Amino acid sequence: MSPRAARSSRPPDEPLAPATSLADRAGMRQVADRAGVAMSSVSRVLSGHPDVSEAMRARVMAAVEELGYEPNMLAQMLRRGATQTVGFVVGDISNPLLAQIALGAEVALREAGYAMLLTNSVNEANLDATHIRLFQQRRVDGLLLSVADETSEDTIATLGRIPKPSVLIDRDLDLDEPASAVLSDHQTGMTQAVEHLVGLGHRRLALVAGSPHVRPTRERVAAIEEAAAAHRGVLCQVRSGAFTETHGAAATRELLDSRRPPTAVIAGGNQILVGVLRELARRELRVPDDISVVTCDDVPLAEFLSPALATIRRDPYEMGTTAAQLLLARLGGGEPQTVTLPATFSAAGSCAPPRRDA
Amino acid sequence: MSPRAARSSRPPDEPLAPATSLADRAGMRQVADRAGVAMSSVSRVLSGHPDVSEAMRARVMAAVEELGYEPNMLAQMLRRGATQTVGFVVGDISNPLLAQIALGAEVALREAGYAMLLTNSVNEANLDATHIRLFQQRRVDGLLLSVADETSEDTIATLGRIPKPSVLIDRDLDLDEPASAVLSDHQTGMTQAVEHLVGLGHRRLALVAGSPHVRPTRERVAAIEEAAAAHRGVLCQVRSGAFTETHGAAATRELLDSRRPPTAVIAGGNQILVGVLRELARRELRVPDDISVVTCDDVPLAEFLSPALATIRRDPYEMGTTAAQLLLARLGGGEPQTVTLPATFSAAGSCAPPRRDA
DNA sequence: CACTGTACTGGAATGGATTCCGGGAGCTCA
DNA sequence: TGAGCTCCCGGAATCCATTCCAGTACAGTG
Repeated sequence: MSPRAARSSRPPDEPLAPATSLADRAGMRQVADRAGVAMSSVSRVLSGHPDVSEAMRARVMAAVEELGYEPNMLAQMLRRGATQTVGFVVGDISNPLLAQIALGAEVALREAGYAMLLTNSVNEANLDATHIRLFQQRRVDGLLLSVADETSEDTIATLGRIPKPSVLIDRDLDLDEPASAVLSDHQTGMTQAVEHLVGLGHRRLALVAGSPHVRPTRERVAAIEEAAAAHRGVLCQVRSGAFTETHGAAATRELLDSRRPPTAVIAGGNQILVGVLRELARRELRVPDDISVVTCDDVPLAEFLSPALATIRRDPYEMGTTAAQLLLARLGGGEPQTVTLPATFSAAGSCAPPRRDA
Repeated sequence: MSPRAARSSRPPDEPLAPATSLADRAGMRQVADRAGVAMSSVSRVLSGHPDVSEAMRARVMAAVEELGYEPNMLAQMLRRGATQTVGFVVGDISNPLLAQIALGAEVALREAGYAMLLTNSVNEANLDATHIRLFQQRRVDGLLLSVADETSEDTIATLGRIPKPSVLIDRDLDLDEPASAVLSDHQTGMTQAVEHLVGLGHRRLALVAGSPHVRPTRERVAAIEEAAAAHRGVLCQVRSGAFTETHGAAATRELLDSRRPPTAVIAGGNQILVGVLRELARRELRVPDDISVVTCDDVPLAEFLSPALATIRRDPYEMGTTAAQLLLARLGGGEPQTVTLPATFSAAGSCAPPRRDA
């Protein structure tokens, strides 16, 4: 410590354990006293303000070191009006797709100094709005939204009342203020799948889709219908419902019991896939001999199923990082943007020509 | 409004849009002014303090309604010293097991009024400590910990310096202050698996385990060795390593190339399983004819693999809710507790008697 | 009537840090 | 030597709600 330190109005007498490991943490006040300067000076040093002499910086840093001072983020948040926190409203983090998105987003946000709050709406539309309000109360700086129902008036109204930037993740809400969005090009992926199936000779396709209140379902439905219509004699049936195993199984049952059952079925989600496969197994139908199967979005072991599962795939981790980047851009003052990421079909053994007698 | 309202020092003149949807939110100060009372009274009404007259309550509530006032949680947090927030340090949320735990924990915490911050250590031990410090700075009320490395000095020291309650999730850290913990009874599950395999005739078992720096691995290794030792002539090889596909594949390769290759292999984690299966597929080994396979922890499609995968299973969602409950108990002033939840083996087609010539 | 409660209520300190503003010190240049 | 500047620094207001403390008014009681 320099001799000048003697100038201090309060000489550094008490040794004070460097890191007072207890709850009685030192505040900026204590630092200022110990260094014999004003709090404003401490603040300036710590925030890298230019109007600070080298001597001052040294004195303050020494005091900070000695006291093991760490700024109270709550006070900073209150004063600055920014929390360096973003909220992620997700339907269900246990869905691998969303978990990957969350991972990508969290990593990118953290590197930029933001923390991520997470809530699961458990696919209940009314919880979406509740959680958005909850985040608002906690004064998050921005939102990442993968809401369960785009049409919920409550959600839309609540969102409209929030002046914070938000990024929609494969969702399409009718908001007054435009929001950023990361979308998937379901159209292309689905079209490729249909072309592949039709190429194999299929004429009766089915899509067991999730809720029509979210963009992926609508896009997939629109895409399969359009793609089917492009071929003479190709029919397609669509069964929308919940993103659940139950719906997957029930819809499959209906389809197979219908007058002209499909020879190929596309599952519109992880849970749905489980339902579809379960129903097929129950009827002892073999894939792909009796029926071809395609699924949307990767599942961990899909490659080891025999036959391997054909998949309309996208990169959820990248969706997450992209969403984070869009949000950071807006937090930095940028304009809302929309980014569309690819979804592509990869063929596999679960697709084969239909049975002759089908 | 009652006639007495005329007493107000500042009559409610300006209509003021009920919900000023902009950023210029009304504070408690405005509410107090409009109601013609002191801020302390507003606070009392809002916090349900008993010393409040009916008239006062009505006046204040009216003003609150008119201004669309919502308390600023940041100010509350600062003043109260509690953030109603808990931090969850997780290795990798994209791991289905952890995602389920997170889901269970988040739902339970939210119902109790807590929000959950999430960070992914991406299985890097040094990030664990960093994230714990990060949460400390954000003044979380408690921590949920599924750290990547229990032996990290940095992690232990950092944790020791934090006076906040924490709950270990299937981890066993050497802390000064005892912490609550939710553990899995790997011992039982693993023993059951070994008994089953031995019963089928297997004499050479292998465990492709994850990092020995986390409890699940250590417990599983200890259990398999003990269970094997209980039978004459039953050998078991263990290959610990990272929780990655790469390690899974590499370890499997080593095992199969060894002098006396195992006739049954147990994969100690989701990623490891993928590596194991990939290596088996590469060698065109058939399950269970050429080799039996067991995995730890459920994976979504495991039931549809053919043959279906035998699994040492536990209920991750319940682990999450239990962890949340333990934390809430501590936040409510209770003592640290340890809860052990079951892990049980379910047999399936992937296990069969070994080949004669093995 | 004086006294003790009781039931509320207002004022001010508090929790920590940020930031605007004013002013002193020292230097330059006329 | 004095005006004008730059460079730094301290003081005080501010962010917003909580809570302790003191005090008022009114009812009840001896």
